[in-house]
Amino acid sequence: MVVETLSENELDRLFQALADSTRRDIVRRVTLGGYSVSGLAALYAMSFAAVQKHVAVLERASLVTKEKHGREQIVRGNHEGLQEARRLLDGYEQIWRQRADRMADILAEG
Amino acid sequence: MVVETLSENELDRLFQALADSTRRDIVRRVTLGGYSVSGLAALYAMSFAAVQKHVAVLERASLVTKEKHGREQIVRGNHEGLQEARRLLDGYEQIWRQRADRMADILAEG
DNA sequence: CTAACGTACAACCAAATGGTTGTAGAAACG
DNA sequence: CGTTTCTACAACCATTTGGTTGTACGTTAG
Repeated sequence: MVVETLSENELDRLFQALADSTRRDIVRRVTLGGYSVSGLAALYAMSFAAVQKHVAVLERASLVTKEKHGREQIVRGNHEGLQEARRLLDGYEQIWRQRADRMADILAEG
Repeated sequence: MVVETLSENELDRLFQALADSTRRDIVRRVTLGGYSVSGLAALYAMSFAAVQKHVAVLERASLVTKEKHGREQIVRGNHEGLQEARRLLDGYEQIWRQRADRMADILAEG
């Protein structure tokens, strides 16, 4: 498995992209199956251009990919992006665990 | 264990809070051990007030807690907040897995 | 060919963000 | 006591964000 660590800027974009409920909903939907941009746009109470921008944000964050298919652009979930986010949070979790372990050691010594 | 699901707004705040490298660094540091606000401020090339705002953002996102101790305010990592974020991403992961399983089924049927 | 559809992108706007400086209060120190 | 330290918060500023409308262009349908 290729484990490339993301730059801080890439992480910024990743979490920034997830920090909007419409975009999280898009991620959920396109992970289950491909949607055209206009297909997505039909789902939300906002303009086509607004949804288009949300998709662009997700694409820049590597959470989603677009694939041209005729005159449509099919949006699909990108597993890699999500895994990166999970990986970072798992890292925090480990830091926490190590800290808890040290606490236990200290209590045991005391 | 108390598993309360966060509202969309709370998730917005959570991921928004993680979408800044300074704040991610603060989370890492205060998870390893408590820091006063000025102790944190000393670590970054920005004003005390700026760091104070970052801590406030993290606090509103439940990623960090503050505890008054004399004239200092000790900042500590809040495990619950991080777990919520991980939980959501794990949810996406499961959606992906289910999709992959269905794909495998379809291929097997074919 | 012409009309409709799907997309891209620019221009604009209000609100939020990330930073600054300055002021003020509460706690500790000499 | 007076002074320093730590914190909080307001006011301000530039940039980004999330939305809008309008225009333009390639692709499909009739």
